[in-house]
Amino acid sequence: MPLHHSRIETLAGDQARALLKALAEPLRLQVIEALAGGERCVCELTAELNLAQSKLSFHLKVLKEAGLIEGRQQGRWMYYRLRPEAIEALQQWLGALAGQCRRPATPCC
Amino acid sequence: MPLHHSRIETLAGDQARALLKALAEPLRLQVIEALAGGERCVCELTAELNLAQSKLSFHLKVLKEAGLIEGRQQGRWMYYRLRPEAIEALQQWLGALAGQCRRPATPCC
DNA sequence: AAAGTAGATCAACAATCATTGATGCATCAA
DNA sequence: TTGATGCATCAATGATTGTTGATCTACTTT
Repeated sequence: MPLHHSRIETLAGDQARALLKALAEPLRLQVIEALAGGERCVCELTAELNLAQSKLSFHLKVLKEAGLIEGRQQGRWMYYRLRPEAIEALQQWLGALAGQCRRPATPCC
Repeated sequence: MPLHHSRIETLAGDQARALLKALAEPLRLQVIEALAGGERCVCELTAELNLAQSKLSFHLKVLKEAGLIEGRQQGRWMYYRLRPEAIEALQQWLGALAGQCRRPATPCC
């Protein structure tokens, strides 16, 4: 089941990892931060981040496949925006991690 | 300023990226998930995840340097636990991302 | 229809990152 | 003090990932 159709509660480890991996790259993170301010068209992003076109296109694809962004075509231009559901799902998944972790170890071996 | 000393509110993009990158690796994520249940000693982790010792050690180091886990030595053994502050900081940073992103694009070009 | 533009895709290359097996260091037991 | 154990570190190798420049497709303008 692709992330696009999953409910927030059901985010699995593998899906979380895909999101983390997509975010954990400097350029992609810049793109995400740019999109955090609202939808942008590719030509704006290219100019703003001073990127080679194919480079940006590559990273947008990675982000899209991870479910972090989505695009819409308008005439000759592509606009991309964040998918806040994805980010919220990840946030929630992180929350579940931090819950139990203060339990002390049982002495091993 | 290392993450260990920063307050939650001041998590910068670069610090967030370091956390994301450390989490975005299958084995490290398994380790994190194991530690989410509480502190564990290395020998337990090795057995549980069925890993070569040097491999686990390598990934523990990455996680520690990112500030996601911390270890304590007890006699001959090392115990590791999650640092929930790091996870909460990341959670919060994600929250800031999702806030504004629904603003529509101003038509470009 | 022709030429121009935005963006996606591809193949070759470069760089980053994980794995492996060996070695080193500290602690503990005898 | 000697031998054994737990873990960290290192150098060499292998696997993934990002970059670059070229090409392709689709849309738009004239």
